[in-house]
Amino acid sequence: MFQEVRQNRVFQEVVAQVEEAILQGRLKAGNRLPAERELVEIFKASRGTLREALRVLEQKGLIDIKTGVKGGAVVKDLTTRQVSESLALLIRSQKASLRDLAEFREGVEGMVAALAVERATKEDVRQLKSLLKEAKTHLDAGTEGWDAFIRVDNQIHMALARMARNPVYESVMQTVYDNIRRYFDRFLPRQEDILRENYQDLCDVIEAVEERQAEKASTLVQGHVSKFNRLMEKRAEKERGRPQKAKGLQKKEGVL
Amino acid sequence: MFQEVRQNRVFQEVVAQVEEAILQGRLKAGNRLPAERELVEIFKASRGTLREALRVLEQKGLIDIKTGVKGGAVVKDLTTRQVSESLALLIRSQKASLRDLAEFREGVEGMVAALAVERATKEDVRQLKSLLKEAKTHLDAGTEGWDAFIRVDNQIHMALARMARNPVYESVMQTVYDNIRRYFDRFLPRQEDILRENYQDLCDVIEAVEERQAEKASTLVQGHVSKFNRLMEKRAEKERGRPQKAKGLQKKEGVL
DNA sequence: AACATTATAATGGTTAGACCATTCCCAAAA
DNA sequence: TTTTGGGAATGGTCTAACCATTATAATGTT
Repeated sequence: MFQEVRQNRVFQEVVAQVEEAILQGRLKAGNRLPAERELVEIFKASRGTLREALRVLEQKGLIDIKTGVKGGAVVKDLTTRQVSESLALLIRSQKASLRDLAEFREGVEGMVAALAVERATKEDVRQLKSLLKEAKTHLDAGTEGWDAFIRVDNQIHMALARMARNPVYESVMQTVYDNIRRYFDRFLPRQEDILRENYQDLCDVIEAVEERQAEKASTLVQGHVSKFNRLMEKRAEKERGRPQKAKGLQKKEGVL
Repeated sequence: MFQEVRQNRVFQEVVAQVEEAILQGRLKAGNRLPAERELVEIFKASRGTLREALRVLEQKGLIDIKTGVKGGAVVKDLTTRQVSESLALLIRSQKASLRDLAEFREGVEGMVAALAVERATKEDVRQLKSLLKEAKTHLDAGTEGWDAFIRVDNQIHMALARMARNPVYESVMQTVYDNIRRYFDRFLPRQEDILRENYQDLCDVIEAVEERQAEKASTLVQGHVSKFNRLMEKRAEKERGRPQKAKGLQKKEGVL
């Protein structure tokens, strides 16, 4: 229900501000950050703390640091960065949209389903059915169970990824899910008719897995994901048409 | 040809040693690292430097840090980690093999090819042909041009990814390539007959793109990648049969 | 004048020691 | 038995200094 609140350490605040400036484009690729000793005065933090923040930004692939005069921290270009370190950066910098992520997910899940059909054991199928049963329970529990249903729905998708017996697919899918939940959670459809349709889709998919019909499972999953994506996009569009209130005013004192 | 050498900073050495211990399994999930003030004595580095190292490890998702007595840095479980932060971790911890990575690549490139066919402009096709021409030049230059040919080959694959017009696919493919080059470069086939066959494959693929045959392009690319993967695996197997000399003896003084 | 060498200053990298903030645990008090 | 309050271990932050690297300017050499 709620997100854990983590006590913000000073260096995290610094990281957040610089990151925000970069993602908003106030700091562009090639721009140099002020020298450490200047940042100390700007942020009113000690040099050690500042340096911890710079380490994090460096590790995130947002800046490069060089020594010597004319050295310092320069903002890296997104294409230069180890982007896939986290899809989150792509999304937050708006270089990847919900549509992009959804298209990718559709493709990956299709392949995962085909592999899962080939490699799932009987025990795996039993597990899938058990999850399906759990989903049904939540579904019949009414409004209260919807979020639980969505969780189990995700678990089923991830279970299929495990059954593909390829950790690369598994971790890629996990990342995609994390990012969808993180950035697009508010677009998740929460209506009984839609959830019931979702459930029926899952039943069909698992049946195809049990019958070892790779092609069919793949197609079904793609359809399922695709339908889901269209719904989310529709909601996203609605929000764009009626945008939320701005969260705060832009600072007027330069990028930092 | 060569890797850029970066002057090792002290905190990087600390990061490297702890990371190595974790990836080798000498430090397991749940294990607690010594307190900062103890690490200072172990590594003979200042606390500030140590803390920079801990920041990096934290950002990499390798450790969690808590305050208070019984707090400290705890090694996280791989499944808990934001694994896809970098496939490198998966590979280095041997939770993903060359085969896994190759299988994933095959699937992704197949989808990329299909999308590229749908979305490539005439200018894109021109660019592909230009790259093809460059590849041919390097190929005809003899042994010296082989590495250059392999580079252009990669460029063609990445160009297709760009033409798919989806930054998620693009960055995922970039990551896959980075990791193949980083960990499996020595298995890349470097023989004239193989490279020429590669070249012919690429010609066929680009022809399919020009003719807007998505299905055909997809199949061709998958075949191309698959063939390539089989070659690499054969080489990897040969190495396993005749393993390299051990690089050094295990330290005897505990995990750190 | 052209080139090589050296000094200077700006920048990140490292160290040392102190104090603050959080948390667990146990002993004393109710 | 429960509550309360300290003590100690641990991470978080700060200050102030010095070291290492590098671009540029000043100086010397041919």
